[in-house]
Amino acid sequence: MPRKPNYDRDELIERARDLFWKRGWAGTSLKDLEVVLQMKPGSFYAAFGSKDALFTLAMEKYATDGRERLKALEQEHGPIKALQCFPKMVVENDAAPAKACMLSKTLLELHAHSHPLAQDANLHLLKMEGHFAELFRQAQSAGDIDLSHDPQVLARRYQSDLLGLRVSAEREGVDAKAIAAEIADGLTRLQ
Amino acid sequence: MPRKPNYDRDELIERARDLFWKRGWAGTSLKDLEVVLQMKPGSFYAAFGSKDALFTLAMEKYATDGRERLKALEQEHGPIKALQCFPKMVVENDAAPAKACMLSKTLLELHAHSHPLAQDANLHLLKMEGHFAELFRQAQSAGDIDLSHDPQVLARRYQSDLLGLRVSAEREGVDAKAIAAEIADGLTRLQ
DNA sequence: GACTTTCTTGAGTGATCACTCAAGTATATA
DNA sequence: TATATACTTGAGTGATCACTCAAGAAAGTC
Repeated sequence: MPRKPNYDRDELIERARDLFWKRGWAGTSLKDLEVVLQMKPGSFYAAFGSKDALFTLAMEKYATDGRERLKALEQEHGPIKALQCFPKMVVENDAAPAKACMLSKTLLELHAHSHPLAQDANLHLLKMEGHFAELFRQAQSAGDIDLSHDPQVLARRYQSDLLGLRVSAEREGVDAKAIAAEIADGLTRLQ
Repeated sequence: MPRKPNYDRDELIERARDLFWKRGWAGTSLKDLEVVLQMKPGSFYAAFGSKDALFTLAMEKYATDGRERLKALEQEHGPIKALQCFPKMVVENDAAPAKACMLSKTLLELHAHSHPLAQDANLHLLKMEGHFAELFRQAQSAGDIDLSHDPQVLARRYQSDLLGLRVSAEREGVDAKAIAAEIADGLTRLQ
């Protein structure tokens, strides 16, 4: 009986993610979204409820995509190589709307306002850190990293370095690829 | 003949810096500034011209303060110790409006809009990187770092790690002091 | 084709944005 | 004390913010 929407919801969320990722929360207006999503306000609010609700969906998509890219890297090259390649891959991805991490951008923008989206971002970062820790654990089992190291400590530092790298990559005149290579190289020194 | 303003301009800029640092550019409204600076719009615009102009002044004060803190650290403990203490100092400064770097926050928020303030932020970061490089050079002269390393490469990496640390410090549930200690410890491994 | 149900449209909502300006007030010199 | 010169005040500017809603259009069932 009813009429179907004439859009692909997932694709809309991806387009919103790219816009939010690039411009941030306050930097993206509903007018911007209307243009990119080709939607009038009425349809937008019927479909997503609010700007924040769509941002939440966009951030979820961002986070799961990141985890999947890491997983794919691990299945192709194994844990230690995945950890070594990931920084380089992130920095060299010219198709991405921004070099910096959407989660850290959101956190930095909204943390001072105690905005729920900042907490969401932190949770996604925590989850990612957990995946890094798991890869470090696997790398230890494979004998690529000495057992004396705590995988969670390594993951915490790795994520911090990655966030720094991605801020640096957002800058003009900084050789981010070189920094990515140094991070990768540092992992070989963990025995 | 004229009447003098009843405020200390430098102190107003400091208060504005703290607010901008914490809340970001878009996150700080003129109403917020009116409250914190105790100024009505007319006085505000007579004194500073625009929100952006005040932000520029605030960012300059932020940058020079950072450089002075680094210099003070160097004069008290010497170059290598200064580089080792700086991350810890930044992370442990509970009086600061935010843990994250105001320059990186500004860059991430405004880079996509090609806002002049994003370029300003990048220039300040470049200048700071130069100071780091100088300290690395001095540490080499003092024999604390092997001469095989390029000071500018070390500075680039150091700043990237520092930016990552400060993003991490902004998060809940992350032991930033531990990361700061690891960064400091890493410098001892440069011979 | 009639009817039901949902989607789409786009003008319009009050709130807030950065910013202006005319009027009033305080302080210096003459 | 009179006057000139700023500084301060705060209501008001148009623009834009996220969001609403009534009306019309499309797609499914009968």
